Amino acid sequence: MPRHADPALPERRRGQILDAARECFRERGFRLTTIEEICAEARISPGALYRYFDSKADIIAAIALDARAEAEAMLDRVNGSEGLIAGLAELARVFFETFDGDGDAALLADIWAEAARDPLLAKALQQRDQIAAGRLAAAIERAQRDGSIYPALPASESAEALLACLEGMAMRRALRRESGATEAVRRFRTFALHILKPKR
Amino acid sequence: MPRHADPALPERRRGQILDAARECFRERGFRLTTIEEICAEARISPGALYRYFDSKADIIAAIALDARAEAEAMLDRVNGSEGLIAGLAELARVFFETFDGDGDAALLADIWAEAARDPLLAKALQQRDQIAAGRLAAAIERAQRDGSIYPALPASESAEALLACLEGMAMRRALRRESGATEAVRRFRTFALHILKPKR
DNA sequence: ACCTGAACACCGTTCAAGT
DNA sequence: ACCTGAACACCGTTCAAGT
Repeated sequence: MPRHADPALPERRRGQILDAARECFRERGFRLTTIEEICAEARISPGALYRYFDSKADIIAAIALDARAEAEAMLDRVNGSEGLIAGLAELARVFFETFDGDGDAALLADIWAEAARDPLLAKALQQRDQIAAGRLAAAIERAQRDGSIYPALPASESAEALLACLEGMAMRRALRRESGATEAVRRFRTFALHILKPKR
Repeated sequence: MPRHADPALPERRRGQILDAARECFRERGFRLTTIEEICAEARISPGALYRYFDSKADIIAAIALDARAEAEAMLDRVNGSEGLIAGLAELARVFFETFDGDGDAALLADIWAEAARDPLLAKALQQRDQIAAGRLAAAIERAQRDGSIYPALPASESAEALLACLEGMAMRRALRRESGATEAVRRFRTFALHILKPKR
């Protein structure tokens, strides 16, 4: 008898469920979507879902960590990009577009609300965030050594402020149901200019 | 027959329920506290509670609006205070202390998550926020005219960035379960300095 | 090994009955 | 007019039974 009929099945099922959940959360938010709806969307039974996830909260936790992994990848691109400011603007564009006023913005708030209550999720997100902030700080330091920006502020502090502003702006956009990222990107860019003070 | 045995009763009951709810939310968050727990804390029955609030969401909406009203009052003090930067630092201190890492920080996230889904709450908060941002912008403009800060950025844009950063930092503090506001206040202050560039 | 779906427990909300 | 608390509806989670 075969130990695993299909070794890739668990991963596939998880993806299937997460996709369905993301779709549902985007439409109705975490609180208002039911497990039954996720199951219908994923074409799976409740019993099967609970084989792959411990709870409803566990599902949004997985989504949150996925999103953070994407953010890290984005920051890698910032680090590799030509201009620091241009890279940051690009980061902001992707971030604002991902968490757009229409649907996903609420997802961001859901994630935070969940993290504020779930110490395990908070810790996991925090670790991811530390990595992200570290990469941004590294990019800033590099630019400072290049001499292309003004080295007044500690890099880690600048990175922290930039991320706080990015997330704060995303929240405020969500509240206003803003969509269309270009104006917000411009604002974030001028903001970054004032924090980082590029020399030319 | 008396029309109202006690005309002040409705307001008293609402306050009684809101106090109880705040206490419960602080301890276990919005999702995890039950109506029954709020009722026990407020010494009232479920039926009576629903006479004064339409739903559980309606309760957190009322709490959120109360908090915003407080924020407005704080901004008035900023506007009246001696130095703009000192006023902002004071604002940050109160804000960070109110939404501290221990308990109330999660409340902030709960409010946002609820607002992201409830258009009526979103609109109400947005109106309050517009007033707050307007007052901050007015304070900035005044300082610009005084000549005490550098008038490079449009005041409304600076106000927006400052509030976004303040809220973003509060969120990040909540994630890290930080308590003790002084370090965060210092960070926000340097940040404000770089945005506003006071001349002395 | 993996899945189904009925059953269970819990909680937001309502409402008939009381004062 | 205001309140009580039992009853209802709904939803997250479990588990016995199937393949």
